[in-house]
Order: sequence, then structure tokens, then C-alpha cells
Amino acid sequence: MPVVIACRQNMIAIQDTLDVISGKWRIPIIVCLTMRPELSFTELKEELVYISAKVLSAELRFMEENNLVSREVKKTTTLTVKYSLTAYGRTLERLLFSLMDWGLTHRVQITGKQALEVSNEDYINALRANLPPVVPGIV
Amino acid sequence: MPVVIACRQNMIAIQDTLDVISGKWRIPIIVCLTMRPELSFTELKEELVYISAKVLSAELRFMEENNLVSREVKKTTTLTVKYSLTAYGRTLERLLFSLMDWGLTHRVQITGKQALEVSNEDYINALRANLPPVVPGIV
DNA sequence: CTGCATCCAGATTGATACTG
DNA sequence: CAGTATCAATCTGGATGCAG
Repeated sequence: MPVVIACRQNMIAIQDTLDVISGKWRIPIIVCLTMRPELSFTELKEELVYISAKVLSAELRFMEENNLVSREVKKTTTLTVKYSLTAYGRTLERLLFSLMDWGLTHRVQITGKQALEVSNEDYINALRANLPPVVPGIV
Repeated sequence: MPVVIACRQNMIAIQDTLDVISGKWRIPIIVCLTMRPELSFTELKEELVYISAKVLSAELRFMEENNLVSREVKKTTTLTVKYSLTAYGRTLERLLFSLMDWGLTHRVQITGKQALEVSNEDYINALRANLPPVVPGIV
């Protein structure tokens, strides 16, 4: 039996996790909500700089369905909605550190340099232009 | 300063790792080469069941450029090329177990069931139809 | 303010056919 | 056997405009 069939349960589990954290904005959203535990839709949108309302909305709903984010409507004078990570959502933190550690090592492995230095400006431009600020041709 | 800017170096590191392991076939390829440490192009293609030669070729070259896979040409009577994980490629293993653990927990969290049972046949059909065998609407 | 609907562009993956 | 080239489909993310 092919390995890809025999190991399917394990690979599906890995893929499930990747599905939850893949995409252009999922990691940034999680990091924002980690650093600033409660944010409104507009605050999140400003933190994320170039995300569109449609995409932010879709991502937040996806994360809600996955129990990672809680959505709380505040009925003050003006309607606001507060988003925050659930306790379960915070279990992703350890995983993100593991991913970060490997990624930092990988930069060294591939480029021989200690870390990638990206200026604020370059990073903002990369976000706008929809280009990841990575070493061209590698990674 | 927006969180997404202030934390850019960390997020880039996470994204670097995700870029290396994301995509339909990267995880399956790594798992195949873990279970069977040396495989030819055709053997790999058979293990992966529905991958096309073009995609397999592109993925292997990408992984070679990232030092994860080594490519060795054997000049016997007939040309064969053996692929295997490098020592560096095997450093991904720990990460994959972390991803797998979270994914298994996630299934329980979302569906309330201990694990997803997918038959060989269903999994093969999903590979062919280009559909991940996941819970519809969730994950 | 908080989103949804529509339409659209670019990237990813695949099918098919062909080469050294 | 080990790929490459070309063309097509599908998927993701985005721009714009509108509504509760």
C-alpha cells in the first residue's frame, strides 16, 4: 500500500492544522489578537494595514467557526464588535513559536545570514503589492 | 505602530516555514521520504498516487533548493535518480509531529469525535478530485 | 461601524503530449 | 526512466459599491 494511503490519518491531521493557519492574513490576525487581546473590526483592520473588509470578515468568520476567535457585539451608542482569541485559540501560540524557530534557522541555512532585515516601509510595500518579503528564488 | 509591522520579523519567520511545507503535495512527499528513505522519481510518483510528473518535478526542485531533499543520479544501465531527505530535511519531523498533535486535537474540538475515519477509497477519490477529505464547512 | 455582493486578476495545480 | 512544454481549470485574495 502506498505510503500516502497508509499514513492518511496522520497527514490529514497535519493538513488540518495547516488549513487553519495558512493564508495571507491568518497569522497576522492571530498575532494582532495576541498582542492586543480585544480589538474591534475597524481596529483590527487598521492593525492589518492593507487587508480588505471582505477578507477580514471572511477570515474572522472562519476563525469563529473553528473556535479560535470569539465575537462579542457591544450595544453602546454606536454598534461595535469586539474580537478576541479564545482560550483554545491561544493553544496555537506554542505552535507558532515552533514554526518561528524553524523559520529563523531556515533563513540561516539558506542565506547564511542571521536574520532577514526588512524595514517598515519595505514590509508595508510588500503587503500592498501582495508580495511576501522573502529572498527571491529561495523559500 | 501597527502590530503587523512591529512583529514583522517574527511573522516572516513563521511564514517562511509555512511556505516550505504548504501546498497539496509537500507534506505527502516528506512523509513518503521519511517512511522509505530513498526513492526514484517513478517510485515517488507511484507512492503519491495522483500527482502529475510536472508537479512532482517542480516540488522536488523546490525542496532541493531549500536543502531539504538530495538528488542523486545513478548511472546504471538505465538512468535512475534517487531522492532522499537530507539531515536538514529531517529536522522538519519534530515540527510535523507538533502540527499533527494540534490537528488531532482540533478534530476533537470541532467535531467532538476522536478522529476522522477515512477509508482508503475515499482518500484516493479525494486526491483525484482535488478535494481535501475534511469535515464539510469546518476546517 | 460592520459587514455583504459582485465582479475580477493572479497564482496554483493539473491534463496532455512530447523529448533525451 | 526522468523529466519539460503548453494549455486549461480551479482557487485565493482583492477592488468597488452598497446596506443594516
